[in-house]
Amino acid sequence: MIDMALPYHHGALREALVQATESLLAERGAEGFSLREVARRAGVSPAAPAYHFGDAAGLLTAVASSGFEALTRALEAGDASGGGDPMAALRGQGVAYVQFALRHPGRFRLMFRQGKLHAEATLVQHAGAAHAVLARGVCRGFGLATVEQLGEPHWNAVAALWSLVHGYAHLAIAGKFEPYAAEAGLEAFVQRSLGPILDASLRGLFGAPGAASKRPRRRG
Amino acid sequence: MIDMALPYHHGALREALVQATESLLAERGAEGFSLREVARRAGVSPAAPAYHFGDAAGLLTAVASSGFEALTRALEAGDASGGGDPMAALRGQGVAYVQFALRHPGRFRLMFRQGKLHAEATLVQHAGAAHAVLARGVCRGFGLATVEQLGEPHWNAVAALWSLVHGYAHLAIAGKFEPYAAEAGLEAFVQRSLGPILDASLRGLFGAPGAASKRPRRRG
DNA sequence: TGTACATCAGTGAACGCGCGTTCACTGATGTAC
DNA sequence: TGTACATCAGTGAACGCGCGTTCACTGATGTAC
Repeated sequence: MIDMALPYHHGALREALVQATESLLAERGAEGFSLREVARRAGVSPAAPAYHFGDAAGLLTAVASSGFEALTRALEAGDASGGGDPMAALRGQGVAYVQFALRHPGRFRLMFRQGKLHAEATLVQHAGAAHAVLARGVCRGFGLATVEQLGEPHWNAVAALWSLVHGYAHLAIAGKFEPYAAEAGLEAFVQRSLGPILDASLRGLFGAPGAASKRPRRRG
Repeated sequence: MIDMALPYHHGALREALVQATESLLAERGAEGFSLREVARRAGVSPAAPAYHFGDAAGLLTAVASSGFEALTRALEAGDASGGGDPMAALRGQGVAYVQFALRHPGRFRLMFRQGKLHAEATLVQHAGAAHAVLARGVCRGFGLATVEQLGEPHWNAVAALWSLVHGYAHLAIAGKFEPYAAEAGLEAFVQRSLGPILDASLRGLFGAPGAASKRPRRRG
């Protein structure tokens, strides 16, 4: 029996609201978000989100949290693309980080906008997981076995690499690199510049001049 | 003659509104900004800002614009602190950039939130001036005389340094470095880590191992 | 030095808007017997 | 297999709010003669 009317029970509204939020963030950024607009896009009453998420911050927190999960997977894939070479693995992570930000700019920004999120345990945990992927990569870069062996200079390297890709991503999203890439476009600029930049940074941080001297991979 | 009543004419309302906006941004960030709150803080009617700035974006643009002017001055001072050594000068710029962001987090974020600003000529110009200070520093780092001589690898170095300090500043403001600095506090972490990080990056970018090997300065 | 008038720099009340959240409710689904 | 009942998953109207902007206005200041 075919029922053309919308069913009273959506079935997977929670997931649909998260999706609608992500598409809204993609279109209008974190500033353009509103609970009512998300409900509208999901074809549901403005009160519905409250049932699943409590309030607006609850929904945003869920989205940010799943964003960190996705980022963690992307970083792991980037790391694996290094094929066992620690420097290539770190380069792969860096490329993956920037790509994630460029593909999901709204979500990426949201993930670092602490004021709009609840400090939930799962959010902290998923953010920590992403960070741990980088920390392990730096570990291997220094030839250390476990993260517990990381000392101050190693944490500086973590902070440096994170800062580099985070800043690069932010500036790229904000359009600040467009003057550099006027003719070829932003994507082409990123493709050409990110690899060499990461390699130079890795060289400076890990000191081994040969370690990162392999030809940088370029990934789409 | 002493008149206790507020004068009808403020006298320097334009400047006062900019000041009020900056203090509001400092307290609540760019999210917490509203035209009415700024007017309230300046002790003036909600319609007053429109006279000087047209609309909310106009006021924010003026604040961002003056922010870039202040950043330019800070970068120039940081550059001069290098005492003629190109690598020390670039390090000084980097430290100045991060310090500016840490001291004026709300304003700093606003300056890169293109969606809330008018694309006025003066804003573009002041932002360009700040960028030019860095470009000149990189110029000197490569031993080039003029910015016109900068080619792709040099612009990559500009992008890399900018990304590094921009990301570092953002992450520090967002509290992401606090785990690294649990006992000593964020300021102490920045003081200890930023210099070495900048030096490592400069080493990687400019290749000359001795060039940035001077003991990093630490500035309050 | 005085006066008329234009311009400047604000006032304050009002507008319509979209927002997040609440509330009593209801339709659908699952479960116990 | 049927029935009673609890629970789940939403509805939709209403609330009060702060917001940006407008408008006709007015008080202060500057200028011409």
